[in-house]
Amino acid sequence: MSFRPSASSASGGIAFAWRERDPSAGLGMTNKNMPKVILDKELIEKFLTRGVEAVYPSVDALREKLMSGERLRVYQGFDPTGKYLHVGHAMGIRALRILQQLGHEVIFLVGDYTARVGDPDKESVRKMLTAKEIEENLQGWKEQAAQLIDFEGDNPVRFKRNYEWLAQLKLDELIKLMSHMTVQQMLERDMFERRLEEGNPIGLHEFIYPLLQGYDGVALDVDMEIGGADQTFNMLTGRELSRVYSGKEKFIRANKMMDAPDGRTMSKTKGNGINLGDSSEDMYGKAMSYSDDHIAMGLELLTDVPLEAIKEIQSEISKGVNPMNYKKMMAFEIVKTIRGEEEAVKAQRSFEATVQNKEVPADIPVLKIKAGNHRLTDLLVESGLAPSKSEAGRLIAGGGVKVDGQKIDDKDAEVAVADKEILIQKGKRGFVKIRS
RNA sequence: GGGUCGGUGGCAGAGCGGUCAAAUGCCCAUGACUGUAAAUCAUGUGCCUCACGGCUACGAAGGUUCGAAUCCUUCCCGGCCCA
Repeated sequence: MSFRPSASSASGGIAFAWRERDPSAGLGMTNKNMPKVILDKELIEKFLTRGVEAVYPSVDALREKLMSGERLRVYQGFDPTGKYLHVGHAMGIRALRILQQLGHEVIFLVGDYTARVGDPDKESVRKMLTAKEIEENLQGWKEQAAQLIDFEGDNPVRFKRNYEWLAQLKLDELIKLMSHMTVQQMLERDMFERRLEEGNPIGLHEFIYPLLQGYDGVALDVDMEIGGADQTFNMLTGRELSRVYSGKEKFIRANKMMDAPDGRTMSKTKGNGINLGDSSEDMYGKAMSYSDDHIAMGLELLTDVPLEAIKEIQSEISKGVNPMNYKKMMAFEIVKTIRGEEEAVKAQRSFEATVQNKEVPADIPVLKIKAGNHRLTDLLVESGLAPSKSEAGRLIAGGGVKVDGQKIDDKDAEVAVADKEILIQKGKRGFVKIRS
């Protein structure tokens, strides 16, 4: 039995204030020039398998749906809890790209409202973000995503925010929504279980998060949701809601999770990922700092290198071949997927020059400073290489600072600034040029 | 509502009147070794000062004391138990 909200049920039942309208209406499209769905078996198989952790209800069911010729509406949600999208998100976005190519209707959903609530975290209650912080984080997101999907053209991806409907959610609607989930179901979520065991608090609002996310799917009336495997619980909750409210079998594609270079989970909040807003050189460098055992993972999840080739690489490495060149290949391919081949070549060259041959990089920011003698600690702080003078002093004393290639270990050292560039280097990667 | 335990640096977590800018671990930074790897080892890790030293900081505000993260009062927040 499915519950279908409608305006006429206002007397007793609960009607949702917000329903996705016919998308073609707003975009001035008619059904005639609606993009045609393409049945490209190879692409579809790729979508169904590469980087996929799980598909609900099943891979076979989804394959059948994709081969049916029906135009599906698909979305992935991203909460603006950090300034940058990272390559982990890119996995989902690239999956969306495939669907866009296949002619399906794709929605890039920003969870600007859900970000306020905060998706529950393993450790503790997430801090609730303010509208202002969210807006700041959101700057540049569309641009970052546009590297991978097309927000224009014949079959544009639509960029939406869930504030649009969640802010209008009435209390009676919310109560109705909550009635579809039991406390026991919520507690099954292992992060809650863990917090209970450890005696850490669980906020009641955190229970609502999965429902709000699920409601996105109802409001957008989607056929499929894509998300990281960590979103499985939320997505399945949404699947249940879609069934109850719209009688729809929402499909779910849960992506495998890519570790961050530091070996932890990649996270917007921690900022430890390869960000889509990074320079190509940075992307390459961060990719190179992955440990060797991440090479296969990175190649599979973040690039288009054929799986057979990856297998071969793995066996080469296990035979004792130096993994460095394979890691460089991975780094190259990652940059290429996001920025294109030209940028990848550039990034690789720069890596080889700066890091492997220890040359000074070509592009170094130049800081203008008044001519005269300056303390080195001050210069380090002003150039942003050190956060405070105390820290700058420690860096110098620790032998981490070079001026024009000369190591300086006197923290009281002064540098004469004139209209000639002076190179200051902090550690291996921090460079700045100073002149008057 | 009652009882009880607790709130310490980016995180975890010691300290329970002076020797506390606060043990230890993690994270992070720099150095060594390297493949900018990883692992390991070393050093550092509040801010300001050339320095003596100063300033801010142990949930918040007051108080006791020569002296408080440590004791007292009130308040705020959380866990657990009871109603």
